[in-house]
Amino acid sequence: MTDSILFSPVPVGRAGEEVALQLEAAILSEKIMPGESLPSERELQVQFGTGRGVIREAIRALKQKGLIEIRKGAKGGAYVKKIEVANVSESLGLFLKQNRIDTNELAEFRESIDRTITMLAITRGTVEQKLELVEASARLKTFLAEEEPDLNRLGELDRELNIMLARMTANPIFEWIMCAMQLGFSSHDYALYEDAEFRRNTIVNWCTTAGHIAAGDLLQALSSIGAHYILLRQCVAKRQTAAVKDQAV
Amino acid sequence: MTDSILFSPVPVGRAGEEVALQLEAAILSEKIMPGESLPSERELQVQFGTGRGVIREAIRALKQKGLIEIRKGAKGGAYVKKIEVANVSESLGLFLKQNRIDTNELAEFRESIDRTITMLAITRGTVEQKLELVEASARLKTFLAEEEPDLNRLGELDRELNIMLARMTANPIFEWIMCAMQLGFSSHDYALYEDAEFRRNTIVNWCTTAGHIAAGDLLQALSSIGAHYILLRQCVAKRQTAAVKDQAV
DNA sequence: TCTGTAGATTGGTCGTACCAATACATGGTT
DNA sequence: AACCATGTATTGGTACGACCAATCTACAGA
Repeated sequence: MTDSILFSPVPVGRAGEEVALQLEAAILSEKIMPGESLPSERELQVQFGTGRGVIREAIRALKQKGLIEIRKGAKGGAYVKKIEVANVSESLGLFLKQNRIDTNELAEFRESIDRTITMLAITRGTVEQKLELVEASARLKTFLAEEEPDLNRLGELDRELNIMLARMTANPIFEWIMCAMQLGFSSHDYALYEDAEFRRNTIVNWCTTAGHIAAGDLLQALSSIGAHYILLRQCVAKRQTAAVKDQAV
Repeated sequence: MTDSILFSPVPVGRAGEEVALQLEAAILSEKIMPGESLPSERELQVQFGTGRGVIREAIRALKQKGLIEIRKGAKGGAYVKKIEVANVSESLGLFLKQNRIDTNELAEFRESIDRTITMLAITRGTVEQKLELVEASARLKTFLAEEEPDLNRLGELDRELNIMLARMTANPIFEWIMCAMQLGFSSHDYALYEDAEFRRNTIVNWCTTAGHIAAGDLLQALSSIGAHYILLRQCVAKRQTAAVKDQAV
């Protein structure tokens, strides 16, 4: 980082915003590559011709965006890092939480994605991946016997299955989208699994789905996917009527 | 906001993080509803038993997340607001931008989404929306005659069309996914539009697509969508070979 | 009644000082 | 010569105090 005139001084008013924008631009345009670090706060302070507080707030914003990682001590500073899925997931999660997305709308979206993923997974998934999918779904069956299973653990496995399937598309975008959705909406899924019947049917359905995918049977796999979302919608409807009844009492 | 013991003082170390977490928790748990405002910085400073800089940085982080909006002056402060799509779109856009998605992978994803959106749009879009879609696509035609059209403007219209279509699904998730993709990849699209032939074919294809959607002709609409992505892939391939040739020279 | 001005409130900025963590060099010990 | 300990410089984290700028409110005057 030997930049003499990389950043231009900022006048007044929304200085913090300006600084953040300039730093972000420098990062995104790869003037500063991942792994490198921005100048120290005290140096930026003079480069921008502003107070240190302004710099700190800008840095904070970038950190929040997931663009940088901050280390203390000598050779510390703001290191540019690659954005992780977790960032977009958190953002998505907050959005979904505040906007109380209707479960049916979410199901609709997931179903459409799942169908595409299934098609691609059958076409492109390797034999090893398909085998792993079957094994992972088989592990779900251990939850069938238990009276009061660990729902967190179950949700975890379910999430892994979804992501595993998405990875088989050999297109990272599907994997990211799936990760984001899973992370952003895990709480909902857990709640559904409280229903023993839904739990049982879904687990069984996962296994048949995995089998069809491994066998390369596209049509039957899609049918299974459809069946999953029928189950899901039924369960949601059941819970909603139950909730209404609770409210009435 | 008459909270005497809402927030607890923080000791030392990562005070800023702690403050941000507590404030965020208060917002998400709806102790402070959208429209209300947090206490002033100076008051928070007292409640948390910390310096004002810490408060400001925490506030900044929340603002970045899109949880609050800041107003100056008397009766100013940090007002809780509903998170907008733009926030999650920006987050996803940054992520996509940094991960240099392969254009073909992106096209694959977009095509799958577009097909679903088209189906839903035909089923659920109102007559007015369909009419608007046709009109908007017709406006694209003005770019056909021009020798050196304003590519930014063209990209803008294209983006609007895509989002308009997504909105017709009556499912907000499709809308914000589309927004995010548009934001994250506008630069890509613009570059493609530099090719006059691609520009012409795409514009014409948009119009026929809109027509089929308005007419409720699902199969033909899907064919048009497919045609769009054939054009896109051809153009990408052409540019790539051209780039290779440039490199050789 | 209307208007404009003064004051109060609140975010935005600056500057300094100090603390805490970390990396690195220096020097002493084995 | 190799190794360990201690000191020192660098850098983020916090605090305090002051002032500016924008905004709202209320009061006084026309």
